[in-house]
Amino acid sequence: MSDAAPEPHWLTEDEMRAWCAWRRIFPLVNAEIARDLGKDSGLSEADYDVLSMLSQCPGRRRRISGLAEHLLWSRSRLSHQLTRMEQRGLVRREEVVADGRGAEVVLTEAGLGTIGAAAPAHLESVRRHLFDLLTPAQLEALIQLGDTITARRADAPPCG
Amino acid sequence: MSDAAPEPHWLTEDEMRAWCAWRRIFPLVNAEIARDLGKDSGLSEADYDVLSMLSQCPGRRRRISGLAEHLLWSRSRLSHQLTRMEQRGLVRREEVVADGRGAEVVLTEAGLGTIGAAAPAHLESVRRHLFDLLTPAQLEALIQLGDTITARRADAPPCG
DNA sequence: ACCATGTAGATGACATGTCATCCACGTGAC
DNA sequence: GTCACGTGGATGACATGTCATCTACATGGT
Repeated sequence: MSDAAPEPHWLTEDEMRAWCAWRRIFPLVNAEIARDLGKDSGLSEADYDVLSMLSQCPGRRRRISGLAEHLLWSRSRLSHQLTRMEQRGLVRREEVVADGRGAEVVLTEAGLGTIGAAAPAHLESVRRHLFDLLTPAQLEALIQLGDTITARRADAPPCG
Repeated sequence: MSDAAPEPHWLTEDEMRAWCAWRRIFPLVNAEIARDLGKDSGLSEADYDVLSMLSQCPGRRRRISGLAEHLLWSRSRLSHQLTRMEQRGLVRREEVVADGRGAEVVLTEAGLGTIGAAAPAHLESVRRHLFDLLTPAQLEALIQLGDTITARRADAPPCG
């Protein structure tokens, strides 16, 4: 048969390089930061995200599904994660009176202490593996990339 | 005690925004692309990466640890991945005569057909979820970010 | 030849994420 | 009231990744 398949719309040279950058740099940098975090504080990035979010919430508590949305996680993922963190005493679940279905997560004292102790080294690690490498223009470019890509999503939650 | 802990070196406003962008956009875009890929072709991104690499190798075969390095994967991860892919008939392992320890992966005919069938839709998906959103300047910025961040790594393998 | 050490790869236990499903409760039409 | 349906959350089965470990072979010093 005369292979009528249309030639796929290949990537340009630049797009190919950008694609490779995209696929490489995030896992690379994140793996380094995650390794530091685990070594310094015994926390995973997921742990840190949850603790960090909660520590900034009024009352250091939040509705579970609100937290999931904010983190862009599935409810299932968060539920599993909270179960593990609860077993380590970092957070606690509490029922909510207003809505018999709902529940909140609360940061425990231990959890608060943990995130407080972990933050400085983590910040330093983020600087060392990412921001120290970037020029101000590149920092700005990264922000713009973020804005552009999240712009489609009407409900993109704020930073946190 | 008089809390002599030095105030951690917090992120600036811009750095915070850049950090949020960093943490959000990659998982976000990749999840979309991965979902498309799975739906269109029944492949995971890991599957696609391996098939894509192999299809570009001379003889469509490669030493396993060379492939792992190139993908920036651990040998263990690749070994598990190849086991699964071998069970699906996408690749085949072969012993290597020159080195009794080593082994090669070979892309099977089925694997070649699979990657060929998957590529067009995948390319289209990558365009739709990423490149169509970016201006030429942003594309360039992404390339530069990649160069900057991988520059430290002397042995950063080429694109692929 | 012999032994210590290094490299290639496989493997098993375990951590984490996904999906489908389940249960309990809320909400609105009737 | 009650019945259908939506929502919040938990859970179990399963896919994938990590680390530690194991085997087999290679290599270099003696």
